[in-house]
Amino acid sequence: MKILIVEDDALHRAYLHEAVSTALPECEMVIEAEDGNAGETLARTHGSAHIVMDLQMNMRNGIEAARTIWKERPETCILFWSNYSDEAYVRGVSRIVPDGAAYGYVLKSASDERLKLALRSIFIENQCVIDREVRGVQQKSLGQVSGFSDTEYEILVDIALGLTDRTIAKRRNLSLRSVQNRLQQLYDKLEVYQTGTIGQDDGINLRARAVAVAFLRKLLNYSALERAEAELQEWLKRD
Amino acid sequence: MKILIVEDDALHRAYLHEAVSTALPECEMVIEAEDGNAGETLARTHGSAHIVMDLQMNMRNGIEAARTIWKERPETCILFWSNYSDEAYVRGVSRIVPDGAAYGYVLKSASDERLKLALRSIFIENQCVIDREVRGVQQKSLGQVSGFSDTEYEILVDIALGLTDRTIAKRRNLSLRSVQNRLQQLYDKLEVYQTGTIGQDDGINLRARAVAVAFLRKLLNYSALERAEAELQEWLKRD
DNA sequence: CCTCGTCTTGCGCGAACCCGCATCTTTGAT
DNA sequence: ATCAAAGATGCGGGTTCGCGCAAGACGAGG
Repeated sequence: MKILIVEDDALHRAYLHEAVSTALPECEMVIEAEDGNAGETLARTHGSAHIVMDLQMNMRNGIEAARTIWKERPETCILFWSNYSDEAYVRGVSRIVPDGAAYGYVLKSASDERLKLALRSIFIENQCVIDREVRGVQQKSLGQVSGFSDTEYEILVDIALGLTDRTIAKRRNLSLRSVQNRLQQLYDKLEVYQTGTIGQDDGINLRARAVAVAFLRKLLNYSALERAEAELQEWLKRD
Repeated sequence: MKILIVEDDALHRAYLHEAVSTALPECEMVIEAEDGNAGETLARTHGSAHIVMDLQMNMRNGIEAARTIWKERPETCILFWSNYSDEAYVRGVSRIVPDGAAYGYVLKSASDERLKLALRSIFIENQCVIDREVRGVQQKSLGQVSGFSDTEYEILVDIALGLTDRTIAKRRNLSLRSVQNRLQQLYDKLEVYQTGTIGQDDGINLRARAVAVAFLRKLLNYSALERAEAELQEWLKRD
C-alpha cells in the first residue's frame, strides 16, 4: 500500500508522515507533494489510490487537485485534512466527490488519536469519516435551516464575481426576472435588508452587502472565489 | 527575558517554542497562548515585551490582538509569523505599528535559520526584520506602481462592506460625487471595466467586480473584512 | 499675480437594480 | 386526474449607479 501526502506546510507534512507510518504499518511507501500540482502528477505516476490532502494551498488548492484526480480515478480514497470547516470548503468538497467514493474530512485541530483512527477507517475499511464539526456544517448547509440550495449558491457566486443580473440570466439560462427573484431569496436568507426607515440615513447596496455577509459567514472564501472565477473565464470564452 | 507565543496551531506553537529556546538561550521563560484573546490577557498579566504572533487565528486575529497590546504598551516588540504575505495583511500590520516600535514579519515558509536570525535581531538588537517577500508587497503597496492610496483603500473597503455611495459619502465626509470619482479611480487601478461593446453581450457590475478582483489580488481578505465590519458597526452606533 | 495640475462638488441622463403585483408552468402529492 | 405549493416570466415604477461635462478650491512654481 502506498500513500500520498499533499500538504504545503513542511511541519504538517512531517507530522502527517509520522502519523501515517505509525497508524498504518501495512503501508510500505509514503510519498510527499508540496502543492496541488505536484500532488496531481505524483498521483498519476504512482497510481496512488490513497491520498491525504490539505485544502488551501498556494499553488493549486486541494479541491482542484482532488477534482482532477477523481476525474481520472474515481475510486481513489482521499482524506481531506484542513484547518477550517468553512461552509465554502465543505460544499466544495461534497460537490466533487464521485458516487460511492470513500473520503474523509478531519480538522487539523483534531487529536492525534482521531487522525490515526480516521486514517485506518478510510484507507483500510474504506469508510467515510467526516469530522463531527464538519458534519454540522454539512447538515446546516443541506437542510433548510439557513441552508442554501445549489441554485441559490450559484447566484451568490455570480454576484460575488461581479456579474450583472442580465449576464447571470444568460449564463444560467433564466429570465431576468427569475434571477431577481432568486436574489430576493438570497437577501432573505442572508438577512440582508435596508435597515432603519426609508430615510436617507443609512443605505445599503444589497447586492454588495450580500457578498460581504456571505464572506463573513464563510459561505464564500478565497478558494471558492478563485474556482468560480476560473469557471467564469471558461464560460466567457465559449459562448 | 520572557517571550510570549501566540499561535493557534499546536504544531507550529511547539516548533516556535523550540526555535525560541535554542535561538535565545537568554530567554528564561516562554509562555504560550492559543488565540488572540488569550494572547492579550497573557501579555497584560505577564507584562510581556517580546511577542511572537501568528496572523489569522480563529478566535481573534493577530492584528487585532497586536493593536490592543500596542495600545497599552507601544514599546512591545512583536514578531509576526504568518503563512501569507497578502497585501491586506501587510497593510493591516503597518497601519497599527506605533512610531518607533520594533516589529518583524517573517513567513512560515522561511528557513529555520532565518527565523532564528529574526528572533535575535528583533528581541536582542531591537531591529525591524521584514521578510524580503513581504517587503516587496509593502513597496508595491506604498509606491505608485499599482499602489492604492489610503483613501482609495477606504473606499474599496466600504463598497466591499456593501455601503451605498451616499452612505460612504456620509461616513467619509465627502460629497456624493467625490465618492463616485474615487470609485472611478479604483475601477481604473483594478482594471475593472465593461468588456466588449455596449451590446448586451457581457455586462459587469463594476462595484461588485472591483471587490471580487480585490479579493483575488489579496488586497482584501477575510480578516480585513472582519475588521472593517467591526469598525462599521461601531460607526453605525454613534451617529 | 497668474497658471497649471489635482481635488471637490453639482447637474443630468441612461442603464442597472430592487421589488410588488399578476399571470403561467412545473412538480409532487393525494 | 386533481389540487396545491413552488418556481418562472412580464409589467411597471421608484432608486441607485456609472459617468461625462463643467465650474469652483487649493497648493506649487514661475
